Amino acid sequence: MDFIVEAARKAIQELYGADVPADVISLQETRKEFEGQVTIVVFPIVRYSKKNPAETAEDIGAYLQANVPEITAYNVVKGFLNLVLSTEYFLNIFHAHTLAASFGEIAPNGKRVMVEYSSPNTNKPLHLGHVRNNLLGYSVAELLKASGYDVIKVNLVNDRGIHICKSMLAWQKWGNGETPENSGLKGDHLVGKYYVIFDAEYKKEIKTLTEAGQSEEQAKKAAPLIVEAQQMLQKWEAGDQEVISLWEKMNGWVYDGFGITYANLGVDFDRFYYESNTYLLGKDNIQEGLDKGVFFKKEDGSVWIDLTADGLDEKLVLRADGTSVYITQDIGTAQLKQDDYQMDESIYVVGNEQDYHFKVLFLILDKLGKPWAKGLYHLSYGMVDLPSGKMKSREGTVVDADDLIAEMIETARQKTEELGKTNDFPEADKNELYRNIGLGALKYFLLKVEPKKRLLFDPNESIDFQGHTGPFIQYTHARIRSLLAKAEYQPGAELAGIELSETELDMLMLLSKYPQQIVDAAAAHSPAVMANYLFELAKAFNKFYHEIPPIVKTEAGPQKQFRLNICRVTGDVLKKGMSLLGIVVPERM
RNA sequence: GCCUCGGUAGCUCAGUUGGAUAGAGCAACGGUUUUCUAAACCGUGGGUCAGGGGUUCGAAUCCCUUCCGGGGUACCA
Repeated sequence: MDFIVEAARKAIQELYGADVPADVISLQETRKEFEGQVTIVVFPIVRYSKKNPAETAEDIGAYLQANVPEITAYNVVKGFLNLVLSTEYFLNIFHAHTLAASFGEIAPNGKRVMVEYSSPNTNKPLHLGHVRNNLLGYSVAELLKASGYDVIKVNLVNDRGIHICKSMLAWQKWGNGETPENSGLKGDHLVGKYYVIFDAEYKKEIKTLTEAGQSEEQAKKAAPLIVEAQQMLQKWEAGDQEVISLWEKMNGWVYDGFGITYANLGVDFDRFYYESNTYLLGKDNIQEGLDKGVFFKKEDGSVWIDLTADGLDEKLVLRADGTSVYITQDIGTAQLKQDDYQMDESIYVVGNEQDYHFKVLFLILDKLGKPWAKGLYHLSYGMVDLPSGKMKSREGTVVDADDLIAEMIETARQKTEELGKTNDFPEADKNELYRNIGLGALKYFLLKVEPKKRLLFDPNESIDFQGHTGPFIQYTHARIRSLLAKAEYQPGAELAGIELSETELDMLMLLSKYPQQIVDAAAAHSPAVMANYLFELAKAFNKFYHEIPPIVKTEAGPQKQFRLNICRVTGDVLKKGMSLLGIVVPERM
């Protein structure tokens, strides 16, 4: 639409003798209730024309109609100049761009970006909050890839620490040699079970101690179980063979379990980092910061950074005993990742509870003089809440990822069979279809919401399959594929003699927006942008589908071919767009 | 207390660099199938954009302020 901006500037130049910057010409889509497709808001121009808005709009409208062939008519409503573009203009774009095989492909931009997501703890299975993280991370990575980046997906696994030792200790004490094999339990669930047992036993001990007269705080520190877990952690850090091999065994179970969940969610990674390898990193950077005068040492030997000038607080970066805190490792790990991949940008997909942490981390790296610090971005997303509030694993109010996936697939099976649409499908196809629909509903439900907003999930209300949902878009795609097959669609197009209905024009305009939607969604780190666009497109298509006479029975000719082309491109865009959300669209459903 | 993110229809959510009478879906009610898949389409009702003030020709959008909710503010991660 740049040509309209340029033409309008020229109009102002010739009519009023003013050379205005491009941003004075504010274009927007014409609202449905008025005639035209593009609207110029004339208010900002009035100061140059020295006339009232209506007269200014009239002047410019007349000029544009006379001098720009694509503009065939105009009308003025208040301060808005609505422009009517020619049918040929839209058809030309459709033929030259939208119909091309390369439509929606964006050239590489030569930049590399890392997306770190998932980053689970290895002491319990994944829940709905992790699902949101995984889907967001995966989708943002796909969107960046599609918009021209070289993308590296990374998973930084939190595989060590006191929480891991808790599961290990409980298993050692009460496990009786239980394994995934002999219990039939998925590995991550088995380990999670012992984490819960630890917590229950620990609480009992605290209760006993407080009843014996100790304060809550004392009891929490003195309980034999926690003491033992801490000893185990020390042994782990010392490389104790027995502890290490138990740790390896149990983490192995968890990885097997996570692998299944990841495969079910359809997410993947190019590189795994493990905190057991990175937790000692960062101390060099602390020294570097001391040398540069960015950090300072207190009398007790602890190292701090003063961020009060930036509106934050003083922040500890190394304990008095010389051991690391969370941010110490993160400084070191950021350096490691940068050394490994030399990326231009690095995105951390982490919940908004860590907003402050990342603000501090990025600020520190910047103060350390890391040139790549500007490219760091915290993709902060809101928590998934239940109607009762936050999910709490200790209170058993978590929505388990594996359970939820299974339920969604089961619901998809029931709904599909009620509709009786798959009676003639082979069994294997049915199962694949139910998976795709169930996961499509789940993924779309989670991704259509703007990441930074918190998300409400009611386990008692099943996720919809109708309306603004994944299955709606999947259905639209399946219907298109079926239609193209019945019509024996062949590529090819003619420009001449085509008439455009209002809905067809809507389709052309919507379709042409697709490449820009990829870029916008990637730049905003927001799969929701893409999700909402695809819904709008599918909705418009269904309207189009209902309005036109049955294509299959229409006689051959340019108009029929034109409509089939709309179908084909819409199907392609829905398929490609949904794949950027990690959603598979079926050929039939 | 301080910092930060939210608050839009009964519910779940869109709303672009500030633009026209704030839009969808669900739920409710009514209609559409001898026509390519009715997981669809068409229609009806439903709003103090949390409240107040300000900037502007124009504010859901920007600024100030109050209220409500989430998160953070650890020598936890």
